[in-house]
Parts: sequence; structure tokens; C-alpha cells
Amino acid sequence: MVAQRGEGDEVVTTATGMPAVQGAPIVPEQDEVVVRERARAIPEAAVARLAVYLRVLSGMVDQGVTTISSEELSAAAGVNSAKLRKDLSYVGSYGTRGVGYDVEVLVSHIERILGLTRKHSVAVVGIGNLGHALANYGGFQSRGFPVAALFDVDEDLTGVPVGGIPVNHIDDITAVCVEREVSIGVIATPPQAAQAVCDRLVSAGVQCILNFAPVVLQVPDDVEVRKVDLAVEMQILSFHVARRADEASAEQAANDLINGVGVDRVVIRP
Amino acid sequence: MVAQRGEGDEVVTTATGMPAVQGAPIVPEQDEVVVRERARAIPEAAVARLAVYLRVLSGMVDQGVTTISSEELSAAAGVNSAKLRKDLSYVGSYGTRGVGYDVEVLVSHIERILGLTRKHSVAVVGIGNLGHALANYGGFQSRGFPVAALFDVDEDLTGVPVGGIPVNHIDDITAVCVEREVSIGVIATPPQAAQAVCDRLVSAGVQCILNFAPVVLQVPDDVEVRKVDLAVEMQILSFHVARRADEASAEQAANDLINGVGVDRVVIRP
DNA sequence: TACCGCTTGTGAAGGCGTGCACAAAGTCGG
DNA sequence: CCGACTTTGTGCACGCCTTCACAAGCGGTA
Ligand SMILES: NC(=O)c1ccc[n+]([C@@H]2O[C@H](COP(=O)([O-])OP(=O)(O)OC[C@H]3O[C@@H](n4cnc5c(N)ncnc54)[C@H](O)[C@@H]3O)[C@@H](O)[C@H]2O)c1
Ligand SMILES: NC(=O)c1ccc[n+]([C@@H]2O[C@H](COP(=O)([O-])OP(=O)(O)OC[C@H]3O[C@@H](n4cnc5c(N)ncnc54)[C@H](O)[C@@H]3O)[C@@H](O)[C@H]2O)c1
Repeated sequence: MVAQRGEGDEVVTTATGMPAVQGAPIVPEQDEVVVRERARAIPEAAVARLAVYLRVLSGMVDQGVTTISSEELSAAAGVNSAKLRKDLSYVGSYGTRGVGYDVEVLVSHIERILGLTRKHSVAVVGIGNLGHALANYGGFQSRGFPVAALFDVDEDLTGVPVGGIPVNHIDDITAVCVEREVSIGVIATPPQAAQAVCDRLVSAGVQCILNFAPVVLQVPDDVEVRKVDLAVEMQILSFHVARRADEASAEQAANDLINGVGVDRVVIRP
Repeated sequence: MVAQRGEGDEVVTTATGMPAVQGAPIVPEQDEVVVRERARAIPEAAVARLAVYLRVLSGMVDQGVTTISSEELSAAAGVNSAKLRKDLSYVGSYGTRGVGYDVEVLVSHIERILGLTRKHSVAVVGIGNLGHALANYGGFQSRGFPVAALFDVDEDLTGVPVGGIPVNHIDDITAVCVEREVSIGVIATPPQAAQAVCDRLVSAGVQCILNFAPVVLQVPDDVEVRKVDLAVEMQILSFHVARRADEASAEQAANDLINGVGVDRVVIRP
């Protein structure tokens, strides 16, 4: 009796259990109840920036700043001030015209929208080079993402504490994840093992996955995956180097032409 | 005598050194040379996907696959097949209708576009938890991004080899980066030190930076920065959890209404 | 209270990216 | 050699995101 939900579509449930037809009436029909969705459709890009604003604002609180204008905050976050205000408008209207935003109020509202009022326990799978670094990192704990469980297939690691948490064997993943209410799974295993690990996390009820292994994971629709791929990041940087170099050499060639052949004018078109 | 270049604009240089007026003539004037820019404007999102395709294709080569259709490749990369074809069209027309793409040909052309034909030496700054993991990681070397230098401020680390490379003191950053032709700098220091380290990398001539510290770096226009912020990633996941929970509770309330009050129809609007 | 200056919040416009749908172009079997 | 079938490459329309520009709103001041 639970309606499927498409991106940004209305969620429509009928008493008959039949999925309702597209285009629900604007005016509620007889015997119809309309519940306005609280968490509105916020662009993903805006969500990512809100997290950045939140970090900057936390720094402001520490510095004793109580009020900040969109101009100041946008400069500190490295974005356009209009964009910042639009992003904040998704959160609500908590600014004071002529003055700016109360830092603490803004922090608490962004935290609410991002769902940071609840605790999100994290499990790290694959306690190798990267897994060790993640397990030892204090930055997660302090931001409301306590690392609650570690897993590895290596028997030698099982039971050894890393960053204060003993490593569990991967075979216990379901029991441990359920018991410790893990809501985010981090995959730091070799790529060959990543899909299998992902499947086990999903069967354990984990619906959010952060993947460091350079593979594309296949998951059900109700599971959210984000990937961190350092090689891809470097290749993007490489692309920009190449683009710049191309331009430079084109310009160089152009200048050579000018100087050598006495060309009057050089145009580089897209 | 080098013309400044705005995003996506034409680069126009005149023999007088004066910036040419907007709207260069379509038909070359007398004594004018037109150089078509090779690296066209490729959407950043497409560049990121091209890097993913490249990785998938490399796996295909290892498996002995010689030909692949857009449908197969898009499934393996987890994207829409039309999007894939459009992305590949930025690279050029290297497919065969009715057949697909020759894997090796595609690999070499994507590599060319991404600038992977040159070597890009990497320097890692901050050899702590994360820096160690990065220095020990073989995945960079194998993808054409050899780690050529490591830096830390900690005297105890100086000279100690990590992943086969001795750690240099941060004060030697300029000399070492120039000598080893470092083109990408990776910042893995605590956030407080990140901006200072960034400035030193920039003065050392490094134009590409990958930043792991949770701070917004200020850099000149000609320097490209990409950031990897795990806390932000987790907060985005958290947002989705919260959204789902909201929906679930709204639906729950809706169903309660249906069952308890005999409502006929419930609509949840955005 | 009335005015002034400052900053927010948002309507509207424009640009960019995505996805559809199909013509063009090639292969392969007969 | 031809026709059926397959798959590419892209024009186009749509929707999302960004950016501009300004009315609305608030605090301070006289
Ligand atoms: N180290 C880095 O800096 C870095 C950078 C970018 C990406 N990555 C990626 O992160 C992943 C981990 O890298 P790493 O350097 O830590 O590798 P690693 O080899 O040091 O560690 C991998 C760990 O995963 C464990 N493991 C293997 N199969 C497993 C399974 N089925 N279930 C549970 N655990 C399993 C291994 O026992 C090992 O402890 C790799 O996919 C790598 O490509 C690492
Ligand atoms: N460890 C992780 O898994 C993780 C995850 C996400 C983000 N980060 C971020 O990455 C950065 C590094 O994390 P870490 O856990 O490796 O920290 P760490 O404290 O273990 O290591 C930091 C290293 O940087 C060195 N350093 C300090 N100041 C320096 C300077 N001015 N120049 C050169 N080196 C300097 C220190 O000597 C130390 O070796 C931090 O900003 C952290 O927030 C780490």
C-alpha cells in the first residue's frame, strides 16, 4: 500500500491501493486529504553547498560572530551571493532585512534540513591503508557521524582495535550493523570486492553508501550511493592542464605567425 | 602581447597588441589567420564521466573485449546511453554505426582529450593518516599520476621514506616541485595549515590542487582547485535519509488517516 | 512617526545539461 | 547487390540551475 515515488513527483496513495493517475486535482476532491511535504525539493547542488555554509558558519560561531550578511558568508564560502541567498531560501526565511542572518539560528536550521539532528552511525568496510586513515579520523565523530563499526575479511585484523573500535569480521556485518544502527556504509576495499561488500551492506539494511573503490556499484532504487574517485579528480585536473596547454601553444603559434610571417591578426575560434 | 581569455570566449590577438573588438568576422580578413581551438568547450560533468568511461573501458581491454556498443558501455558506467553518446561526441566520431566502438581506439582518444598522454607528477603535502594512505596507494602511479614528492612540516618525518619516496621538508617545496616537474599538488594537512600550504604550492608554480582539508581555498584565477570533503558527502547522504524519513512518516500518517478515519484518498504535494 | 539606507528574498530570464527520437550510416545474410 | 537490421550521432525540447535586478521589509535616526 506504499506508493512508488519518482524523482520530484507527487506521492499519491489511494485507498484502493492502485497507483493514482498523473495529475492529481489541485482542488482536493471529496474525502481527500492533502499533506504538504516538509522537505521540499532542494537541488542536490544546493544541498552540497548548504553543507559548506554550515562548516563556515560553525567556524564563525567559534570566532564569536553572531550575525553575518549574505555578502560576507558567500565570500567565505566562495560562491555568488545571490546563489547563497537562493540556497538559504530553500531552508526558509530566517534572515533580517537590513541586517543579515543570525549565525546560530542559521546553523540550527541548516542542520535540521540536512537531517543532522539525528545521529548517523558509520561503518567502514576494508581496513587497509585508507580504512585505517578513516577509522582514525576524528572529523566524522565531531560532525555527528560516529564511526560505530569496522569490518574486514582479513582474519589477522579481526578483533584488533583501530581508532578505538575493534575490527569485526565481514561475515558478521548484518548482525553488527543492525545492532549498532548503522545508517551509512563506507566501502574502502579493493575494487574486486566492492560490489559484493555493497550487496552485503544493502542486505544489512544500510541505505546510504560512500564508495572509495573505483567501480560503478549497482544498487536498488532505494539506496543512495556517492562515490569518491581520486583518479577521476586527477583526470579532471589533467584535462584543465591540457586545455590550458593547448591554448598556450595555439597562442604561441599565433604569435610566431605574427612575428615571423608578418600576419596582421590572429583569431582563435572555438 | 598575450591576450586575456574569458570563459568560452574567443581568443583574439592583434598585431597592435590591442585587444580586438568583439565579433570577429566569420570570413577571415586580409592577412588574418584563424586557428581553430582543439580542446573545445566540454561540460565539466561530461569530463568527469569520460574519466569513468575510460576506467570501464580499461577493464574491458583487460577482459579481451575489442568492441562495445553505447548501450553496453552506458550500462557498465551507470548512465543513460544517449548521454554517453553525446559525451563521446565531444571527443569525436570514432564509432561504427551498426557495430559500436572499438575499445582501444576509444581509450586512446579519451586519453588524448583528458590530457593523459603526458605524465602528471603529484606532490602530497601533509604525511599524516591520510597522506600515508595516499603515498602508499598504487592506483595513482598506474593511471599516469606518479607520486613524485612528499612534504611535511614535522622534522621527525623528514627523510623517512613513505611508499618508497622520502619525505621532504615543506620549506623545500619550491625547489623540489620545480625540479621534479610537479603539476598536481594534494593537500592533506590540517585545515588551519591548508591555505598557507596552498599559497606555497601556487608560488612553486603548481596550477592544479586537490584539497582534502575542509576549508575553502582562495587561489588566483589560473589555478584549478578540486576538493574532496568527506563530511559534505556524508551530510548529503544524511539529507537523503532525512527526506526519505519525512516521506515515510508522511505516508505513515496518511495511511493512519486512511485506516482510522476512513479517508478515501491521500495526496502528498511538494 | 516619517524617512533613509541597507540587506533579504524572489520573479524572471537566460544558459546549460539531459534525454528523446530519428535520420544517417554501416554490417551482415541471402 | 540488396534489403533488413543494428547502432551511431545529433537536432530539439524540456527542465533544472544560475544570475540579475529590484521590491519588500527592517533598524536606526531625527
Ligand atoms: N589508499 C588510498 O589512498 C586510496 C586512494 C583512492 C582510492 N582508494 C581505493 O580505496 C580502496 C582501498 O584502498 P587501500 O589502499 O586501503 O587498499 P588496501 O589493500 O590497503 O586495503 C583493502 C582492505 O580491504 C580488505 N578486504 C578485501 N576484501 C574484502 C572483503 N571482501 N570484505 C572486507 N574487507 C575486504 C583487505 O583485507 C584490506 O585490509 C581501493 O579500492 C582503492 O582503489 C584508495
Ligand atoms: N584522515 C582521514 O581519513 C580524513 C578524512 C577526511 C578529511 N581529512 C582531512 O585531511 C587532512 C589530513 O588529515 P589527517 O587525518 O591525515 O591528519 P593528520 O593530523 O594525521 O596529519 C596531518 C599532517 O600534516 C602535517 N602538517 C601540519 N601542518 C603542516 C604544514 N604547514 N605543512 C606541511 N605539513 C603540515 C602534520 O605534521 C601531519 O603529519 C585534514 O585536513 C583532515 O580534515 C582526513
